[in-house]
Amino acid sequence: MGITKSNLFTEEQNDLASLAKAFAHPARIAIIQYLLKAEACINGHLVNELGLAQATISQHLKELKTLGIIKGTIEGASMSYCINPEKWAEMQRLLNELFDMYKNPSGNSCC
Amino acid sequence: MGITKSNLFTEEQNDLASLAKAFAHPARIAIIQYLLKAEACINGHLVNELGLAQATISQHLKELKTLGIIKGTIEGASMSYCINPEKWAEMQRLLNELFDMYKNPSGNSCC
DNA sequence: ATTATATATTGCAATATTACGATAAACCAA
DNA sequence: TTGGTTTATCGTAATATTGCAATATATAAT
Repeated sequence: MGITKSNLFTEEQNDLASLAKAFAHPARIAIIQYLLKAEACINGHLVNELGLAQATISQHLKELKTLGIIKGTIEGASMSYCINPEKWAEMQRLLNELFDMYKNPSGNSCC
Repeated sequence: MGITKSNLFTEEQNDLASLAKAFAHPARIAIIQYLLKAEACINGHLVNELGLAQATISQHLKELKTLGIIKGTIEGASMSYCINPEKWAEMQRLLNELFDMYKNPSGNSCC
């Protein structure tokens, strides 16, 4: 089918899965890393940086923006994108919450 | 096209994207959360837990296993799956490395 | 006004993912 | 051996994602 049965899962599980999709493509990882490093962050730089077409990068930026991970403001004719600190912190919290659920199996290792 | 241009990105970026795909579906999140909580961890329990067909769950388990996030051993007629501690720690490290790249923009907030 | 530059959107083709029924394989019990 | 249980795999259908050319839109410069 190709359609995810979201109704079977909790809102938290669906949300986390959506956010993880931001990281689930190397271009988006690269975009995020660039924005994390950059002082200024103008869209056009990304087209030169990555080897993808302008339309493709614009599409990835839109996805990240829709998820709330980045935000952009108009800077004359170009766009200025940057990380959204609040969402960034939320993602870190949600993921570390998951990571911290793991307790090392002291006696009862099942495999 | 639908094909990711992996050659444009670093190995680290491609690896991180692959690992993030493990989290990019609510069923896999649910499976991971179940294994994190469970003492014993038998495949069949998951079919009762989630509302998906057995074949579908088996497929998600295979993906997680291929990524190295879980490992399974044969337990009689059934399978015993659990989190792979090494990979789990690696994922946490890689993601926190990314999260920690963010420095709050003191003076030069661009948007 | 015209041209150049920068980004977004549209339309489309190709590949990937999700889901499940049917079936196979492997084990256990009687 | 036969039948029941459990998990994996195959085949297939439907939806999602990726990528880009073409085009639209908006600002800046001359």
